[in-house]
Amino acid sequence: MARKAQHSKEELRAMALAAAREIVAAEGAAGLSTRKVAARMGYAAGTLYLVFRNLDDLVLQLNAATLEALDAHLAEALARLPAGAGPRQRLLTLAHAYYLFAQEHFHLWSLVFEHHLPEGETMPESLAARVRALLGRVEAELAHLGAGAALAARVLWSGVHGIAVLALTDNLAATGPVDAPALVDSLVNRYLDGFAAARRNQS
Amino acid sequence: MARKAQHSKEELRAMALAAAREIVAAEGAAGLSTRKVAARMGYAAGTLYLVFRNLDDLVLQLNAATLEALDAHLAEALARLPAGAGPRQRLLTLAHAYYLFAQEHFHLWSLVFEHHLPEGETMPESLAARVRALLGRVEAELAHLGAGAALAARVLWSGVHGIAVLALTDNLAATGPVDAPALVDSLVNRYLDGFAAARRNQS
DNA sequence: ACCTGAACACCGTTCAAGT
DNA sequence: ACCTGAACACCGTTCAAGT
Repeated sequence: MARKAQHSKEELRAMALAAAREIVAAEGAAGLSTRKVAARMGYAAGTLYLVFRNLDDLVLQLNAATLEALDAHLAEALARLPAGAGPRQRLLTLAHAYYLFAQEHFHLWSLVFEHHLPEGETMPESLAARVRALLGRVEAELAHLGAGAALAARVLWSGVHGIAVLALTDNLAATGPVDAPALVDSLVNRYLDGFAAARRNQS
Repeated sequence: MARKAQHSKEELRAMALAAAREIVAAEGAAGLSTRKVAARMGYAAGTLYLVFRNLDDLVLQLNAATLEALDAHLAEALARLPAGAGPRQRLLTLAHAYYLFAQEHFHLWSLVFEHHLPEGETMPESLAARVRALLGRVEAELAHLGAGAALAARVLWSGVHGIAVLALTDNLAATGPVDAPALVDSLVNRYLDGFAAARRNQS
């Protein structure tokens, strides 16, 4: 027994990530297993360990791919905007696109934030770079705030993320249905208003 | 074999929840198993199924207890405030207390939001009531906003939750360390400023 | 009535052995 | 060199059998 399909390591890696993505999208993180990924590839489970350190490593690489897809989704949303759109409209577009991606790819998106690194371990650079790219996208739209841009970008991104988490896990629907896009609008608009007012008061 | 400790069902339930809480606090959700919970109680794993429908049911009850502890934590923080404290100071206190609880009890708090219900299933009333209580706490401090209170409460709670999620899972530290309490302050203060400004413009 | 322990169908991971 | 399949130490859940 051996030699069956003869794929390169890079091909095996891509096949495994594609299989894992399909499983998570369909069944959620709980449905993911090395045995299922291997079966879907037509290989034995042990083969995965030629390409990944372990299942955690595979998940980390899947998460990097998910963030890459999210970044592309955000870029497309911005590209659809008229050229003259101001920072506020661009930020609202980013925020709504983020929520839409989270809703559309709920299980894959959840896995990014629910996969806890082992105590003390640090995020692999491949993933950290993806996070930086997303944060940079938001920060770029806040350049007019000057020194406050870094802070504001983190607050707004966190805020939209929190709305997505709580709305999509039914933790806001305690008293009737929730209009998540309305929450996103309120957050972005009021926060920007407040930032502008605070800066006016300073000068 | 049988009859060993002779605990009532209610005692078994409490023992199991206490054991599960210790395991999750120490090892995270990934370390939780029916076999470990049972061993810590001095019972066979099968006994758990006399008291819980399954592991999911146990987790749901643990999560309700966690939200109860969170609610008590918030109440204590408010109680330490001087009697004359205004809504803004009370909201800031709630927000910081929320973040502190999330940090202190990271694994238990994570489990509340990372435990996804099976497709289509609805949250048990015991848990839904706890979520309503927390949201009600925030909403009460926003009564001065009138009709906007429900919306503002959801935005602020989501926002603080998002900051906690991203900060505590290292998803904001992409470019250096993050001062989460400063993000919380900025969110609450700027959002409230913005809300006030928007209301001024209406009238 | 209460609880057990074995059984079943799953896991992640390793590694000698086969081609 | 590449890949397998068996092995090991785990899972959640059920249920006949023992006290």
